[in-house]
Amino acid sequence: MTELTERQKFILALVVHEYARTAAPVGSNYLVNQYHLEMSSATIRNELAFLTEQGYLRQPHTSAGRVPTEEGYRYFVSRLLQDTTLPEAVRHTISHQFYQTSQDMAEWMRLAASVLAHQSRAVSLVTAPHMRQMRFKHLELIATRGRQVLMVLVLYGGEVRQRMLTLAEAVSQEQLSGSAHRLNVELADKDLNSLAALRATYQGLDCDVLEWVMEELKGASSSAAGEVYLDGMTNLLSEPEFSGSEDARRPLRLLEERSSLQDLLDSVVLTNTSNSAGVQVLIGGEGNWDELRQCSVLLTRFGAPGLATGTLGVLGPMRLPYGRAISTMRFLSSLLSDLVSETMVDE
Amino acid sequence: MTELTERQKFILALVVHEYARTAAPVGSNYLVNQYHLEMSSATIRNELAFLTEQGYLRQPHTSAGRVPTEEGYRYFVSRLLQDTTLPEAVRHTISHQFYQTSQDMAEWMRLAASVLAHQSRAVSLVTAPHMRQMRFKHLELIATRGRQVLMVLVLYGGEVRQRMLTLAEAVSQEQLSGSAHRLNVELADKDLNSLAALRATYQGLDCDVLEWVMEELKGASSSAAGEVYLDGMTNLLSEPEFSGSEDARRPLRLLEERSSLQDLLDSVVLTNTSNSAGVQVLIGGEGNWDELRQCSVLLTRFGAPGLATGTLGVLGPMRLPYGRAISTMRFLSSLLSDLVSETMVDE
DNA sequence: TTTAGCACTCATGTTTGCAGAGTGCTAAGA
DNA sequence: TCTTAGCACTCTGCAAACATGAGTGCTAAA
Repeated sequence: MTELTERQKFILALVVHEYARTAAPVGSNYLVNQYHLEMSSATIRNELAFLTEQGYLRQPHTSAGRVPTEEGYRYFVSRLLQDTTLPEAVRHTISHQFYQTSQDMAEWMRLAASVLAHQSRAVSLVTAPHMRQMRFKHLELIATRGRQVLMVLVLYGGEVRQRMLTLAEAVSQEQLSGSAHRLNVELADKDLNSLAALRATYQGLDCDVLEWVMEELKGASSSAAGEVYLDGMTNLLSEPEFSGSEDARRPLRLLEERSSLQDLLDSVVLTNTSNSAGVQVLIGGEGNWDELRQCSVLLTRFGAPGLATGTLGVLGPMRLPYGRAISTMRFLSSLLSDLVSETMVDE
Repeated sequence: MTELTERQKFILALVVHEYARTAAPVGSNYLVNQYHLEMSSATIRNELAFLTEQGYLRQPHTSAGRVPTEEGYRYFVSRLLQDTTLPEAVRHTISHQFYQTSQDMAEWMRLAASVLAHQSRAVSLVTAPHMRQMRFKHLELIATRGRQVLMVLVLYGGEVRQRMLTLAEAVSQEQLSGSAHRLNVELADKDLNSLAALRATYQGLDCDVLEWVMEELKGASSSAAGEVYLDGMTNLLSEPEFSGSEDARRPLRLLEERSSLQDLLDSVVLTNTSNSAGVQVLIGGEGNWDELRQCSVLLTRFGAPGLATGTLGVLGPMRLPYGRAISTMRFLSSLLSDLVSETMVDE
């Protein structure tokens, strides 16, 4: 595969742009007129023919314009997409919105999803950051009716988990508070392994509660925990590639299946794909995702690397506005990372 | 408007059923063959003509079959829909699923949404029950970095709210615990009004925290609080009424706008519409919802009436499987009511 | 009151033809 | 060697013309 000339790169970029905008195959004459190019359509035709031969473009049929292939998009993303930054005004507006909402993680995630969906004109996926290694911070046990007890568990990082427990026998609030107090003193700052080591130390109520704490900790540290914030579904519906057959809507079905969605989000970093400075780009499912054969997915992480990270994602047709989507993701990622680290419970 | 004969009711019901199944105008011959009726198609035609004249049916065009009108659906729901109950086997399966999941409200809501979406083949909407009158139960203050403090507020009813506070100046964990302890003792069981009355009693840190507690209580009691669990969006996409023009997808857009969605759910009980034993039926937006002109919405509440209630909803095309959807809602409502009251924090 | 028969209507599907967009190729010009 | 004007060719999209058939309303007889 020979290196492309500057002009060929330029034309490839134009085709990608134009196709993203119009969703219609782009022809040589059209390009010349639209961009007032300094060359004739015949020249463009020659270059288009070359790019087609190289596998970056294809023709839906003999006398149609060109459409980028998967390879074309990959080339575009990895080599032609210059590092665009969001305009200052946009950046300002976005961060303003974030600082205006209450300091609530769920609210931030919703806002991030909304902004990302708007900017990318596709579906956005956001998961709240969560700690890689969960550590116990504080426990609260609250008696309710009969043998039911509400357990509120605060973890380092500010995550709060609640759960209803059913005890073997009714226990008074005093006993519960006592148990909680003992455990709070002795479990503080411990991680799952350390807790497991301590298990033998306890008996009776304390032991049961410790079991539940560990269970909850385990649940919290599994990546499937936590909600996925979705926005912009309707963006996809207006796109022609999703209004066709039943088959065309498989990506949308994927979004409704929590488990598949989680798998997809988990594939960040694992898969090593076209990487555009921190943002991973999966084009056409990359062989692993049959449902996404027609789609592109952008993924990136935010938060404190290695400590507590969340995910930002975009799912849309292959003719995504990559530039804008990626720069928005980068910006949101750093913005959220700041917000999160500011409000994170100290070590 | 004259009373319909039994046969006319029967035929109207058949048309509603058949149209719900096939989404195609139903004709006289088709009905006779499909249901092996003991009369000729001409007889059916006469009845169809009558029902059309009465406004219960209409013809898309001269030589097409009949389609129910809004009035037709209303008549069907309010007078022809016999009280169907979900088959025992289905009921068993569903409740089994509920008792298998962890006793976690969010998990239950998700499951309810999933079940309801499946059964109704439409979009389901579920909101967690929340107390009408919020009452303070327990408060926890946890120091984090600098002047940031995590406040965990437990309310009667088992609702837990968390929020990050920014204090005027850094305060030690001891001071925070002291403040929390004082407030816990004195605020226990108080509602928003009682708290407001106590405000003057406090000063310094305690006073600030009380302010925040009140703010949070206020937020919690507004109906906009809490998430809306959605499921089954893709069900709608396969329906022909939503695959047409951009306009046909307005109901789907509605689902992405939190505020409109909330308004819709809030309209339970307020609007007095075709009411099928506890389940409200809004057909064609009932004049208030322009976006829903082509849709039907079913709404019902569950939980402890007057104390803590959540909402179950279904949104779909007018040709909803009303029988199944409504009986599923009734069943889920009573199931969830039981679950909720079992695990609710005592009075 | 029911129903067979019939004329009528109108959406749907198919064929046909045409205009237009876009191509590749060739040969002339820079 | 690269560019470009010119041209023949291909294929889609669209519209008109036409046949098909589903479904109706009406009438008249059972």
